[in-house]
This record gives sequence, structure tokens and C-alpha cells, in this order.
Amino acid sequence: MGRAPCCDKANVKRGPWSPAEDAKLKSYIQDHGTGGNWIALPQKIGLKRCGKSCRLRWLNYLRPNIKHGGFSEEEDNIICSLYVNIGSRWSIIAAQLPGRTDNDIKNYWNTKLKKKLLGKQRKEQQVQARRVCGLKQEIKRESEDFLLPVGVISRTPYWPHEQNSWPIPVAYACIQDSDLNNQTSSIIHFPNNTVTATMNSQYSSFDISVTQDQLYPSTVNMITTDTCHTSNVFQGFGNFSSDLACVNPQQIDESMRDFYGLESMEIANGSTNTTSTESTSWGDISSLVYPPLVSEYEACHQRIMAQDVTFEESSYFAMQTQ
DNA sequence: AATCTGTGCAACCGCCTACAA
DNA sequence: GTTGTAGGCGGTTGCACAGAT
Repeated sequence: MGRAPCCDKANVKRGPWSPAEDAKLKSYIQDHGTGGNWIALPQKIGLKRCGKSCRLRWLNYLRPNIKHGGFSEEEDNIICSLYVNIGSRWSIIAAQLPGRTDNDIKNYWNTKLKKKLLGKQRKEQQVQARRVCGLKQEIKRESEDFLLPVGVISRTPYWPHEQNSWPIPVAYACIQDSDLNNQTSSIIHFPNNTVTATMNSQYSSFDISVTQDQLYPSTVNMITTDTCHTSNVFQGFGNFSSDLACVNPQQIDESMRDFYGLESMEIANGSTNTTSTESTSWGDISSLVYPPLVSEYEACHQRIMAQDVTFEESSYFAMQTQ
């Protein structure tokens, strides 16, 4: 049968640890080690504490070389970078920061770092909003001067969050090809790359290719049951976003979605759909740590190559590589 | 001076996985 | 193969303190 019960929960002390308890636990572990059995440890040293509580106290507070507070700028960057790449895997993040505990990093993130980043992002958004406003007027002016060929979108496309972090397209077109099963291609030119979206009405799907300086051509395919009016492709994308699964193996924190302009990656029915990568071991994650921009670019590129990315992320990827 | 509100952080809770019996 | 606990982890709670009203 199974092991002996963990502890008598009715007879264990809870709440803050006293200095005497700390001293007892620290002294014993330094002399004898944990013995590989946390549950038996408090009884051995006469502490009326649950073994789990002892373990937590040792790991988060009493362990030698623990650092508290005073996170450096470099540590901030590492935490942010890893959070973007792997989410709230605090123990993995802590493993990259000697002397830091997962609990400490978690608290630091929730109470300070998140707010710090949001403040930074709001400032950037304000600047970008002013830019977008000016560009919108410019595009509108230019499109009015243009003699548009059949199929070219003559309206400002729907970008779910263009007021935030979206890349600004410099040109876009919608082309209907009657020779290819009435496929409709939408081509969006960004300053340094091009996103081509081809709608295949037969299979209710989109083929999206992102080309960046001819170096990273890649294709993703998004199946959808939605319908998309050829004259309104971009509005269609806005709708599809709600049907797409979140690519990251964890739910991206609301604030971070906001930070990176990925709010539209909401998941249908409020579920936390993830891809098959969820249970993947992260292995050596050092490449994800630094420098952030390069690692995010590579991670995103890998996902695109694996056809495991949403349209929004493709655009985000395009933006990041500019 | 008293009360309210926000913040930081230690500790707990509940869940999952590995593994001993 | 099954059962049930230990260990580990992320999310949440609750308390102490500081600053604002």
C-alpha cells in the first residue's frame, strides 16, 4: 500500500515561523541534511510543523545564499524574457537566477515587475497612437488619390489593436484569382516584410506566408469554419482570432498580452486550449534568456516554421523583426 | 489621531506527477 | 496494475506595514 500519512494536520503549528523554529530547522539541516524525507524531519527535531511547511521555509528563506529584494536590471530582463517565452514557470525562471527563489520571483513579478512593464508600455502606446493617427490620415489621403484596381481594398483594414503595438502596413491589396478556385489573396506589406494571406474557400482555410527580407519565408495554415467576405478579408481575420488556440504552452498573462499587443489571442469559450507543446520539457532554456529580442525572434520563427502560430503572432513576428 | 487603502511578502492551498508498497 | 503519499509547483490568501485622507 501507500506510504504513511504526511502529518497530523490538527496538531501542527501554522502561520509565521518564530526565530527559534528557524534556528532549529537551519541548524539541523546544516548538520544532517534533509535526509530525503521532509515529512519525518519536523518530528526528528521536535518541531510542530508540517513537513511541507519545513521544506518551504528552508527553500524560500533559510537556505544559504538566498537573496531577497534588490532585483537588478539584468535580472528584470531575464525574468521578463523568460516569462514571455515560457510563462509562469517560476521554478524554471528561478533556476536561471542564482540565489533567487521561485516564490520571490513570483511575488516580485506580481507586485512590481508587471506594473513596471505596463507603465512603460502605456507610454509607448501613447507615442505609437499618435504615429498611427498620422499614418491613418496619410493612407486615407493617398488611397483617395489612387485609381484602385478591382479587388484592392479601399478602406482602412481592420487591425484589432492597431492603436497599440501593431506594425503599420505600408501597402495592402486583396486579389481574387478566378483561375485558382477563386482563391483570394491578401498581401500586406510592412516596412521590412510581407504577409500574404490566401483564402481557400474550398477548405475554409487561410494560408499565410510571412516573408522577411527573403530570409525567412514560412507558411502557416489556419483552418476555420468561419466565412470571409472577399471584400472584407481583414475584418475576417479579426473574427478568426477568437477561434484560434493560444500558441504559448500557458495562458499569456493579460497584462503581457497587453504589453505585446496580443489581446486578440483570446480563446474561444474561455478555455485554455494549448498546443501539443504543453507537456514538452523545456530542457536547456538558456537560449531563451538573453538577449531577449533575438531569443524571442528565434522562438517565434521556430514556431512559424512548425506551423504553430496564429495570424496575429505572424504579424507580431513581422513587427519584431523590423 | 483615527481610519482607509495600497503594497509587499511569507505562508498556505490545491493540484499534479513520480514512485513506493 | 492499483493505490495512496511525498515532493514539487503555481495560484491565492492573509497579515503587517506605510502612506494617504
